[in-house]
Amino acid sequence: MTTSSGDASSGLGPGAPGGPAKRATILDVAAAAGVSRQTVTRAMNAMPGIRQETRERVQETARQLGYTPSRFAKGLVQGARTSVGLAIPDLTNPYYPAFASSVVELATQRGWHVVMDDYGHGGATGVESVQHLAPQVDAVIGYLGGAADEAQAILGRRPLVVLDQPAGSASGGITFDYAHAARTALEHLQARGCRQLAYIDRAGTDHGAPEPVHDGGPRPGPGPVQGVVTVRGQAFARGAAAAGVALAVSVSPESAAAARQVTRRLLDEHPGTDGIVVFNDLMAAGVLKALADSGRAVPADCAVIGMDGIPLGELLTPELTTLALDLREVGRAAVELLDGLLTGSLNPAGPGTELVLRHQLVLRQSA
Amino acid sequence: MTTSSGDASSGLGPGAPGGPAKRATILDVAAAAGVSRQTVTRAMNAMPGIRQETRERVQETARQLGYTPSRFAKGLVQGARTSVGLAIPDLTNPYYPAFASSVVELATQRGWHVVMDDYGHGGATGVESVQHLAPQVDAVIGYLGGAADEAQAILGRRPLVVLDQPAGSASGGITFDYAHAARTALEHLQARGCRQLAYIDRAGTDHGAPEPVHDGGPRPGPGPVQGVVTVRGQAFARGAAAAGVALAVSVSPESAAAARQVTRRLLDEHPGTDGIVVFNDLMAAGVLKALADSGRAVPADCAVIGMDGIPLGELLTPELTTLALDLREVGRAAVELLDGLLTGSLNPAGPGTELVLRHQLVLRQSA
DNA sequence: CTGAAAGCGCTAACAC
DNA sequence: GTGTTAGCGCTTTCAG
Repeated sequence: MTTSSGDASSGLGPGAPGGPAKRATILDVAAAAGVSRQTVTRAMNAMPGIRQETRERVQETARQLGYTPSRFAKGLVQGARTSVGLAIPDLTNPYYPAFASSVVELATQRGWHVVMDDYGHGGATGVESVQHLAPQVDAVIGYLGGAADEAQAILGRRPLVVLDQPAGSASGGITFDYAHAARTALEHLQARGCRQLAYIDRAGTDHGAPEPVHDGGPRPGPGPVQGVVTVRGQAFARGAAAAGVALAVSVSPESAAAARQVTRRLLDEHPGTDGIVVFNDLMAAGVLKALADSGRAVPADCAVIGMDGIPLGELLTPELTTLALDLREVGRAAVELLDGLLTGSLNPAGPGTELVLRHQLVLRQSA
Repeated sequence: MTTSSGDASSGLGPGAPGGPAKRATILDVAAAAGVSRQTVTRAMNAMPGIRQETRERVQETARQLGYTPSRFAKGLVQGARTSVGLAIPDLTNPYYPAFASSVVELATQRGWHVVMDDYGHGGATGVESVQHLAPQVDAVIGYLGGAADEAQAILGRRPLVVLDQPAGSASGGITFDYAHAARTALEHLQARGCRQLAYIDRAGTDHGAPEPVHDGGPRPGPGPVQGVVTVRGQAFARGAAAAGVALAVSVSPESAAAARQVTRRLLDEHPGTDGIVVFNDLMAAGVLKALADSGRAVPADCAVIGMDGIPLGELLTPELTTLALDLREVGRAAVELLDGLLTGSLNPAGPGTELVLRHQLVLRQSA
């Protein structure tokens, strides 16, 4: 009666334990309840035109059979809800969940589903993440760290909104005005009277494989490194040059513990350092620790400015002065951009699809 | 606030800019390339039995048309990848992303997709989250905060793994041995010589609607409160009673800032408090702040023990002693449980589907 | 190597 | 009220 099945597992009753029973279809329910499949549909979807009694009987039958409508069949015939992929390098870095939270909230408001891929842990890249997401989603928002073109190619006509990297051929992009951020931080530090400034950058190219930097250079460790790779790092290097101030640049893996170590070495080599800007707040937490380790008072002996503006900063001691992004705003910008792309009010890579957001200096205790 | 485009975008042709073109189907590509739809399938999926030249021509045509295979049609015919829903109350609380990160990683390893729902922000409940997720997933893992039965009913035969709550009729569940945690913490504090202990609980029932505890009451704040609502709170109350020690219980909304305030009041009313256990690490951060505000040294004047073991604890000053859960382990447990349920090696609500995990006291500086 | 059939499970139209 | 007829877009047979 049902589909011809040669498999051994198919002859089992629906309640048979020991294996995930082959999913019941709408026809199974219809047969069991002695009605047509259409009636089952009406009963399951609370549609009108069906007697209450029939409805309940069908629902009961469905429950017993463990019937669940196939989301594929349903989607196929109804043109289902849009689902957007969210590619995130590392949920473990508080910056990203703060952003993701905002995206999920706003997407949910629009009735979208969010398929999350935290691709960093397996050592995957942004492109691989998009590849993984692609068959399942109608659009992607992501911190891909380069390769926007390749990602857009995978997605075809489906919108892609990339963050913190050049949009390239992506449908839309959100970047941050690091030149402005650098200027703001550097000026503030100078106004405070800081004279020996340092910047701690993140190792590895932006979100790419976190390969350590140097190309065979003799000095992999701290100290003024030429090979600043991140966009942020470059902005700070340029900003310092423009302002005519020296800036000792160190490079550290993206974690508080690593930043703490790197800062220790930095302080050994440049004991007079009295102002440090850090790649992000998480690493700044490590910097604060290192400063405390060395017996320095913050900000009296050395001021510290982080970047991101995550809630963590307020919990540190001293509380962290930081170049803050309103992460909920960033999420909103990304979702609204995508919304425009999806509804057609915005053209892919057209005007209005590249937003530039600015950091705001939030003064707390550390600088 | 930008998206109020009038509905002027509907009648446009497929190539017309300004509207999301009606999606090209496989037949469009076949027609345009002058082949049959089967050949298109072969070209798109890198299947054998097609000439290289034909393949490239078809792929090019597809690219031009912006053709993307419908994931529904594909899923319908192929029985696509399993996708699991992840219901999370609040990504903003560092506990959850740490857990989510682990789940996403392990799910991805298995080729699963993860649909994330961060349901807390909209003021939704766990059940609503499951309702939202249900049409899109084959299983759910979640911190639902009660109503496991209702959620399981929505899911039908699809597996549901609930965390930190009684499994009820859910397919599987992971709970934590709070009695053990309470005993451990209380013993440690007593061994340190703490005599006036306090516990700060989270306001509201477990993950239910985070109803604020009473606004107009004369004494919303600290003081020994009878109405301990959370499972953790009860465990601590019982543990203290069993050990014959007094425990001042306060209740605070789940944030560092709120905990800071509540702690201030607690210290006003019980100035001799010399040991505090806190509902979670995030709130413990606020407690630490309050203690510093009051000029107390930690742990000399008052010891503090948090709960969760999130990385944040190490960044605080002093570093937080905590009842730690290995969040990656919790994630692994949840995913493996689900895997067993999905493959049929485990029976829903059968033996082995209810795990109890224990906290481990991680001694750092605060106690 | 390529094409023509036959469904996958469901719901939107229409009959009855 | 309920059943019947068509497809949704795709991949699997199976023929040419």
